[in-house]
Amino acid sequence: MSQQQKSFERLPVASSPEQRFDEYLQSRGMRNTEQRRILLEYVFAEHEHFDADQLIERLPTKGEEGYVSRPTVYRTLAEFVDAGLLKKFELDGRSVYEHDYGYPEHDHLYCEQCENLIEFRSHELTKLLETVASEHRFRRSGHKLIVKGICESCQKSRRRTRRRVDLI
Amino acid sequence: MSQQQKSFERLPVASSPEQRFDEYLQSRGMRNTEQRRILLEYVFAEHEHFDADQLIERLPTKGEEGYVSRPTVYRTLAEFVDAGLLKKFELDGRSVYEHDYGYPEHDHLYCEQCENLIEFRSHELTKLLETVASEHRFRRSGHKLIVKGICESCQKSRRRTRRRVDLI
DNA sequence: TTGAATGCAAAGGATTTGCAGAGGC
DNA sequence: GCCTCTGCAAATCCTTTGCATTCAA
Repeated sequence: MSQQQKSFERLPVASSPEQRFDEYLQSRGMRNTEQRRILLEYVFAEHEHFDADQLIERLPTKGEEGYVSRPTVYRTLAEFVDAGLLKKFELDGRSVYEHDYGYPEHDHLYCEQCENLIEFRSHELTKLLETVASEHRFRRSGHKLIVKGICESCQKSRRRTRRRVDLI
Repeated sequence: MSQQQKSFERLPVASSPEQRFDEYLQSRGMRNTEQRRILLEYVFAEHEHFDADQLIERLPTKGEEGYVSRPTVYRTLAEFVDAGLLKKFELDGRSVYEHDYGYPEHDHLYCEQCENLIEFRSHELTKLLETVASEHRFRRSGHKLIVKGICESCQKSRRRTRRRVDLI
C-alpha cells in the first residue's frame, strides 16, 4: 500500500528516536530489550502510516531471527505512543500509527477510494481550534481531524464499482 | 452519563425522522417493522450521543414488551445512518452515534476526564477545510474532528487520580 | 404468499490479559 | 538475584453473520 504524501522536513530535535526512547525507559525503570530495539528500528525505518498488522507483516515471522510476538508488538506500540515517538488514531475501527517525534503537526485527507492518507499542515487550523477552545474555556491537549473524500488521482481514474459512501 | 452541551436549534426540515425513515424504507422495498419503530422512537427521544450499548441499556430487556435483540440494534443503527438520520463516528475504538437529520453540522470537544462530548459549530472551519481540500484537488465529502482536552467544569473540580493521557 | 427481518447462537477481528519462563540490569 | 518482559494461550470487547422462523405487505 503506497503512500501518496508530501515529504516533510524534519523538525530540529535534540536526539534520535533511539535516544529519546532510552531516556523514556530509564526514567521509568524499564528495560531496553531486544524486542523493543527491533520494533523501534522497523517503525522508524520508513515514514508511513501503519497499523499493527502492517508492522507485523514486515517483521520476521516466528522461528526467524528477530521475531516479535503480537502481544509484544501491541504493548510496545503503546509505549512508543506514551514516549511521544508515535501518534495513534482510529481509522475504520482499527488503530493507525504515524511518526510523531521529529515531525511537524499535521492532519490528514483520507481518500475513500484508494484508502490513502494525505498529510497537510495548516497553521490557521491550529489558531482556529485555539479560538474555539478558549470560547468554551476548554483546555485543549490535542485533536484528531480526518477529512474524507476522493483524492486527485482517484478522481481522474475511471470510476469503478461505486463504493457505498457514508452520508455526511 | 449526562451531556454537557448547548441546545441547538433544529434546522427547518420537510418532515419528521419517522416520515423520512418511511420514505427510505419505501424506496428500498424494506419493511416498517415493530423493531424499527421502537428503535426510532428511543433514538430520537433524546438528543444525546450514544453507543450501541447505551441504547440497549435503555431498551426493554429480553422477555419484556418492546425488546429488540442486539444484532437487530446494530443492523438498524446502520440503516439509520444510511438513511441520513444518524451520524456515526469512532471514539476510543467504539462506534458513537448522534442525531444528524434536522441538526446543523458541528464538531466536538471531548473531555478526557469526564468523557463528555461538547458540540460546537464553526463556519470558519468549514471554509478552511474547503480551502485545504481544493489546494490538494481533493473532493471533500465530509470530515471527523475531535478536539481533546479538559472541559471547564473538570478544570475547576479538584484534580482526582490523574488519568494517563495521550501525549499529542 | 413470499421475500425480508428477526433472534439465536456462533463467528469474527482487533486488542488485551494471566501467567510461567526468559532475560536485562 | 530480582523484577521486568516476553510469548503463549486464552480471554475480552465490540460487532457481524448464518440460518431457521416470524411477519409485513
